[in-house]
Amino acid sequence: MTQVRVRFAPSPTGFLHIGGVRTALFNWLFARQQKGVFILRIEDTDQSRSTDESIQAIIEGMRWVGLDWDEGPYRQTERMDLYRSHAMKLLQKGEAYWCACKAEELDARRKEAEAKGLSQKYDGRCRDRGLTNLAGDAALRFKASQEGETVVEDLIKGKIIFDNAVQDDLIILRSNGYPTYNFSVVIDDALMNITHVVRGDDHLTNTPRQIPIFQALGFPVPQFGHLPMILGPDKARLSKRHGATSIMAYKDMGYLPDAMVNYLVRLGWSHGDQELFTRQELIEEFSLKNVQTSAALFNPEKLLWVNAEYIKISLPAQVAQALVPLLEAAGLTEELQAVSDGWLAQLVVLVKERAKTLVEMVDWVKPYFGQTVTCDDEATKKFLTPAIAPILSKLLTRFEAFPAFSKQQWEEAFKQLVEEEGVKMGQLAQPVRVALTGRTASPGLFDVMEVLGRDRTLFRLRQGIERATHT
RNA sequence: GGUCCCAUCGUCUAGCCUGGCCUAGGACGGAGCCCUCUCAAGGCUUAAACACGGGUUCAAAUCCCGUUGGGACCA
Repeated sequence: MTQVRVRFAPSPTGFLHIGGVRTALFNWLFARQQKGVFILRIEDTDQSRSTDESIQAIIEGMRWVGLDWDEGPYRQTERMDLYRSHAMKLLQKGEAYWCACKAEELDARRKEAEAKGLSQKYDGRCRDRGLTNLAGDAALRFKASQEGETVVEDLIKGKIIFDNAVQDDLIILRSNGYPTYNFSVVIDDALMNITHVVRGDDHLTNTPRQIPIFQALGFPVPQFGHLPMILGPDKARLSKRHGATSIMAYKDMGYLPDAMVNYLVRLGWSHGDQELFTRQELIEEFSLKNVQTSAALFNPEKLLWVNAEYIKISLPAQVAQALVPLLEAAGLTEELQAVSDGWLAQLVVLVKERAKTLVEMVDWVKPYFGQTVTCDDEATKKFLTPAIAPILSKLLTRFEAFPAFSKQQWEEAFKQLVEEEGVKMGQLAQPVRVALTGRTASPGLFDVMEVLGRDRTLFRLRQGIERATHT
């Protein structure tokens, strides 16, 4: 059994796209499961659109989602000699020919054919002319067989039959000497010994163009698997106008990389009714056979749910770690110096089932830094009233009597006071909540007190009483 | 225009290959109830789909043909 070798081959023409990540992920999972090799190849032959920043963005994105590669990144621009030499080999074998037709001529002839209702493919004018490229401005075309059919046993879609008679004589080297996409891909896949080409649906019709080139060069033909596309909510191909499509944008929006992977893998793949998978489970259970044949719509709401689940099930210390850069970005660098990792993790536990993203979590967590807290005006007006001030004072006195904080003791004392005063729990809890957190919504009151500690709890309570008296 | 792909709740999907267990299951989102110091989380309940038309068969979401509708590629 030969070792599985797969690749992810993005073009560096922008950031790393969500759809690209999923393609990479499926390849990666397949490789890891088969104990194969996962290769990263940068298809940068289109020099007008390729940039080094994009290559960096791809690498950064891949690292963030934890898709590590075993070989590469290879760059096609460093392999130009290979494409040219193999093109010459085809020429020598009579499998390719120089074509001197100019773009304008081709255009005109195509339009003419269209008007007559004929096929619009290349008319084969130079096919048997035996031209040389002395002027250096001819393009090299592959002589595609016009007989029989090309059969693709697609790993995902099943058997697909293409009639060779409709295949065009593809240009493989442009007149400027650059290889075309379909040609460089074949040469790379062949030379890198790729065993399984797993790529997007959009390449399906490229497959019967590529297979004959493998064959003409005497290379073994890899197996193919075509993944369904990811569409935007309007069923159009996922693009900028659907909002964020860059993988790193999701990092900035507070998504966890494992959540992204889990969401993306379920877009087009399933394993019974299971929704959440560990990486290990994915590697074990992944199968191209269970990949969907139809396109999927990207659904931000489900992604949000998956992320919320990951925030809940991840180790608090890990979530805390991922949260730190966002806290710093929110201007809490100084406050962070004063707290321990353990305390931060404790804080995460308090808010982890309230925040669906790390960005939301930053907001939840803000009130627990610093000595004082800024109070929401409306909350103050509504709950920190003169009427409640006396009861708050009594509560403060009772709390002060305790030399240390104890959740059970303080809660008991609180409830006792509520009973004595004949008020409802909420009537006292809300004012205290506003005093301690500045807001009307927070985790459980006594959890809040615990994370604040005795001194800050008492301090903020006094401040609250102050505010209540002066409203 | 040519070639190819696709079609189960609004969305992701199970089931389809190997027809009967499907009065079509799960999840997100929606609605309602419960829990409750607030907000969440959680629990329970609920609405919601086999694109359409033929055929094959005792029986079709499942097999075959067609139609329609989406999409991709080439140009």
